[in-house]
Amino acid sequence: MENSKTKPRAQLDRAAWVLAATDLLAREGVAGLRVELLAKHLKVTKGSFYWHFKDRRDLLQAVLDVWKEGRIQDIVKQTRATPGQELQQLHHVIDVYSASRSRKGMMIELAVRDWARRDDTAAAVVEEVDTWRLKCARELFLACGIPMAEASSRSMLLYAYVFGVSLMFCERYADNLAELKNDIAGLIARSTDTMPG
Amino acid sequence: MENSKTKPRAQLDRAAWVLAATDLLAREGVAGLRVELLAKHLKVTKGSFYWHFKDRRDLLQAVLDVWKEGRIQDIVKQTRATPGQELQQLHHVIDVYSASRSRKGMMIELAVRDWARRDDTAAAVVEEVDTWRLKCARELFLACGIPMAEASSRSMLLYAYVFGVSLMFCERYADNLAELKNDIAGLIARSTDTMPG
DNA sequence: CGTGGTCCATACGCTACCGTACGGCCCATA
DNA sequence: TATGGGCCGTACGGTAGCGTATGGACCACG
Repeated sequence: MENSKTKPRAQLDRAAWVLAATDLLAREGVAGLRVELLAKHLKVTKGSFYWHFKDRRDLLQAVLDVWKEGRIQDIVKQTRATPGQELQQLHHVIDVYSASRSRKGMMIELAVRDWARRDDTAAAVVEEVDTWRLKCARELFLACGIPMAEASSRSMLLYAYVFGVSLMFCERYADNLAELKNDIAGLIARSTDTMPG
Repeated sequence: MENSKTKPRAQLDRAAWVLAATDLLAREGVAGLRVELLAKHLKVTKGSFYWHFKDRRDLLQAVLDVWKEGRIQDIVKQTRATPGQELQQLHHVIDVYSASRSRKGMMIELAVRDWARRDDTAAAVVEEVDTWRLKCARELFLACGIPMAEASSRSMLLYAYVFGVSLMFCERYADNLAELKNDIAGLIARSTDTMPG
């Protein structure tokens, strides 16, 4: 029988380690992403870890690579050109990052960015991801009829906002948080949907 | 002779420790703010540290308190009502936080905010500081004739932007970064200075 | 049945860090 | 000069983490 699904000894591979590591990274940050702690969390010892990875740096690099690919694929998928829907796509991008639509994803995002402040390798990855996202957002703004310079400015504002707002504890500042965030989204994408005056 | 200035044995007090600790916090983050490392940086041993502080938590709390008071005093000073200058004050606030006008201050800010993501005490401090800053910015917008709801939205957008942009590596995205940031500032404070259409 | 390869456990040395105990130096004051 | 307190150095035990060495369990395959 091909019981290759029931209990193939439940062995861990690199992907499983990276997955768990990313989870731990989101909760504890890079400094808290320690080998033995991660192993304990996976119900194994570090003997397993050092079989799959050369050292801790090897794991961190793998986490970084997987994160990078995932983020790039995500943004190109979310902003794939669907003529006439560009404005809704912009609001969708803002909504996806904002709020707790993907709390875990944002925790990872913030952990990686904090990591990147003191690690050049992480910084390069963040820069590459940002480049893709800014490019995709800019094209959406352009499709909405916004001129080039302003499209760049708004794209930067958009991402700076979604990351910055996740650093604040805005759950306690407004009773109607959803409405406030919707207003902000309107400010960022304004004059594409609402005509002033 | 009262040579109380030349070399009063150069003894350290709590304030000196907190100052150096804040500096280390900016460079290494909370996790990197370690007692023995800090002592070595101050050319003393931890024997001195444990004289001035009960333990590491005591130091961290002191760092937090000093930072909180400083930020609150700063924001009230920068936004003190000067009728007719509110718009310029808003741009000034954006400019002060943005860019490398105060790189070290922003490094501290980001370190504290990352710290606050996993520590309730730090989170409470950040929340209190944010409350002051949002309140001050909102009043400036109100003085510019912006209605209440939008003043709140813009204030939130303003601070989310300045923190978020410092998480990005925007030095490499635009050749004319100053102009881009100026455009963004215009987007945030728009219709108070430029009339659409 | 033996053998080699895959995956993991155990044990070890090393370093960094925390907090404490204790002793010593310097200075003021009686 | 003695003495006590403020400030710091030294030494210690304890924990946590990294990376290595080594052995063992398990499976595939000859």
